[in-house]
Amino acid sequence: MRNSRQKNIIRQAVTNRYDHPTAVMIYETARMSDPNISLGTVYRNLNQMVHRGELIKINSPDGADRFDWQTFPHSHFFCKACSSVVDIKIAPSARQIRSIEKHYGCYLQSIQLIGVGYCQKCNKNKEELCQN
Amino acid sequence: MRNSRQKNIIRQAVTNRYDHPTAVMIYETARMSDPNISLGTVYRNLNQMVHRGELIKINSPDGADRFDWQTFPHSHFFCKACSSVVDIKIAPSARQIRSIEKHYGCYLQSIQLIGVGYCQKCNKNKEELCQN
DNA sequence: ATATTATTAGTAATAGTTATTATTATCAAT
DNA sequence: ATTGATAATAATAACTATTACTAATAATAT
Repeated sequence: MRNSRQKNIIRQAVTNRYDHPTAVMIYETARMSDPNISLGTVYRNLNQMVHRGELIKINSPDGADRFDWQTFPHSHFFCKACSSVVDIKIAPSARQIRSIEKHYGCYLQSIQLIGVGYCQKCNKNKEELCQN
Repeated sequence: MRNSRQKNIIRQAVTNRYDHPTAVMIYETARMSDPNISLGTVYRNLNQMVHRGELIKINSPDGADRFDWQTFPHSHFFCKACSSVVDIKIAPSARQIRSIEKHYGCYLQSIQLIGVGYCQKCNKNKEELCQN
């Protein structure tokens, strides 16, 4: 693994934010530091960071994957109205995980809770904001 | 909502199987009854059924969404080696859900546990089957 | 300094899904 | 049974997210 200017820019762009950005969002941010940076480079580095355990990739119900530098076990909530992703500070316990592994004979690499609905803000203004 | 030949074929193709098929898998099955059925029709009807609560759409970590006619609350496990999806018969309790809603001020439409790892079969033959 | 080789930009290609459009099929009311 | 209104369809194009390819560039060990 080599250090490159682009890699550092991407790492900076994804860290220090709590909005669970998509690859494109990180690309937009990175372009402010380097207008010639390539989207492919962003994807490549993000996936490399995921592979190395620096980031978590969150599979979103609406389109693009999200990236999260907070790697400790926690869960996520997706708002159907504003597409925001918020952290939920609960996670299955080690005992629960071991119980599932034992019962199903599988090896559980990761496990997380995924919630879908309306966030605090959108829930409040639900009638005017969306039809469902 | 009208009844169509195609709609019935698609409903048949997705019900009575436990392997959480993708839209394309359902398309292949449906084509055995009607070789002229369109993939768009499959997508349209599956989404309609999801909207009406007949099906659940499961967002898979590897590519295509999966569909599940078992609508009662349960969770899913994805095998990284063979891409199989197996049901995990646990789900967050109503009390847990209400606690999250209260704490975050959100409305939780659905919540599920997503596990990723190696299923019983692949875990056993892990060394010969896959590189990670 | 130079050689090695990971990394990059740019672009093409792929996968999954949705939108469009002209045509066909369903169903309720005659 | 026939009609009329319109939901649903097949076929295809379009779109979005992501990966693959390739020649050029740049980081690191020696």
